[in-house]
Amino acid sequence: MLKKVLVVEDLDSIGFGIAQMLKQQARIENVTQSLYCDDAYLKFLRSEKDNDLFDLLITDLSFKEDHRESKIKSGAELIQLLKERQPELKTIVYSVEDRSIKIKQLFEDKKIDGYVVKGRHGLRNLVEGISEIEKGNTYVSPELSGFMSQREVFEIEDYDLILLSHLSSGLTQEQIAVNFKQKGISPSSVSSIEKRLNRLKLEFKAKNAIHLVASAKDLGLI
Amino acid sequence: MLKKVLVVEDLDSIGFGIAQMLKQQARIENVTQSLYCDDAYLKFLRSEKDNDLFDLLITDLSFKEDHRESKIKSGAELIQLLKERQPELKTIVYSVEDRSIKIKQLFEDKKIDGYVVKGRHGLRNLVEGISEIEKGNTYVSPELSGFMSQREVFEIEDYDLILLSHLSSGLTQEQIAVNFKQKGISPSSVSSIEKRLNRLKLEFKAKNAIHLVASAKDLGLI
DNA sequence: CATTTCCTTACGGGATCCCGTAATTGACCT
DNA sequence: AGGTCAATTACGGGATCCCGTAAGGAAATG
Repeated sequence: MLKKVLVVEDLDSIGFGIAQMLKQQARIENVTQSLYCDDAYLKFLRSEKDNDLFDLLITDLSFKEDHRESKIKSGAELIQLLKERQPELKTIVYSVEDRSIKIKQLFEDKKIDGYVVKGRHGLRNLVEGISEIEKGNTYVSPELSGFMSQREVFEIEDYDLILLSHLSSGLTQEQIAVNFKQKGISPSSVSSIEKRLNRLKLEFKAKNAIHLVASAKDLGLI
Repeated sequence: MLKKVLVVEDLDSIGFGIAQMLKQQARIENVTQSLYCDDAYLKFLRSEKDNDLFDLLITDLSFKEDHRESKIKSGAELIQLLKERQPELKTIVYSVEDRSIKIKQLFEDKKIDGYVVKGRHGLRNLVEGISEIEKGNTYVSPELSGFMSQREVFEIEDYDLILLSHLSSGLTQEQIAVNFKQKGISPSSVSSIEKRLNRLKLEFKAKNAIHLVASAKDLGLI
């Protein structure tokens, strides 16, 4: 039975909605909210000290930067840190991210127990997920459960995103190649970069690089 | 006094959070939620029919597409439609969009009454905004109020916007020149187009055309 | 009318992109 | 070793962009 829950989410409207829903629908009274990952970490440390550990972590992945300087920048990092200290902590990620590659990585690398996509029925799915996890199962939102099993159709990898964002900040393909070599990102030759851009242009039906970057921006990829 | 409120937001966690907050903090009992703009429009028509109009509309700007086909794609369109039928309807936009140009346009073109940025204190600001609007004032989130007053430095003409948007949709300078000649837009030679692009690149400190278009998109110009 | 000034257009050369082909590498299997 | 396959890299030619210079034309000025 999950009794004590930590909710980490920068948009207060969402955090508040989750907390209210947990109390009303999942009969969970003990809900702690954090707007920052760093703050969540402190609250976690406090729970260790008080010997009153959390049963469940619900966290977003990305957090807006603001005036406060933050050490922990993403939900993934937070999960990493907390699981190092309390490996059996149940974890649900609640995010708009819906690329199955990303989500698979979280299950594999971070050993999360559930993934719920923020969407029209995110809250309902979240409640479902909690009850599955109480039974000892894992959970993914229904809109994804189909994709999770099938191997990648066409997925945009981090490599593509880095490439696109370098392009969008004005680097030439030559400069990107140099940059990749420095950072040890492979493939790094101009030729391979061109080839990858071609694939992306095909995929997005873009007429040229400008069009490609513009489309990527419209889609919110970069 | 605002008594009857329509909340339009595709993420149920946010919509639910708003509704709960309105009931608890703003003592507004009559809150209607919609996950789709089309659905919101129907509920609005119903309110006309029942002669029980809404006092306040709170809406997001962007909505995820899903299996349901939708006629109204954005919050801006929804506002347009509702205000045509009920011009005095108070309106607050609640979105992650934080580019002041975009927001100014909403105040000018759509005559909205308030703009609240989804953020760490979005809900708190929303409650503040409602109370300001009840007093007959307009409202913008504090993180933006500084930027809203300052005038845009560099004037960008319609010509530039058309040029940039053609570029962003993948036309070559050659094709744009042809297009301009057809439409009777002057200057229309490739040479002049290049020159104008140079000015823009200087202005935006862009290294090349890709960078320029990406920046323009970031600023919300196109 | 002559001159100046500004705007538009024209042209050319070098950089970069675009796209196809071919060579090189490396992993895996027999 | 040899062979196959996929991924990476290399190269070349044509298109497009980039940037400077200069010619042409219209309006403004004296």
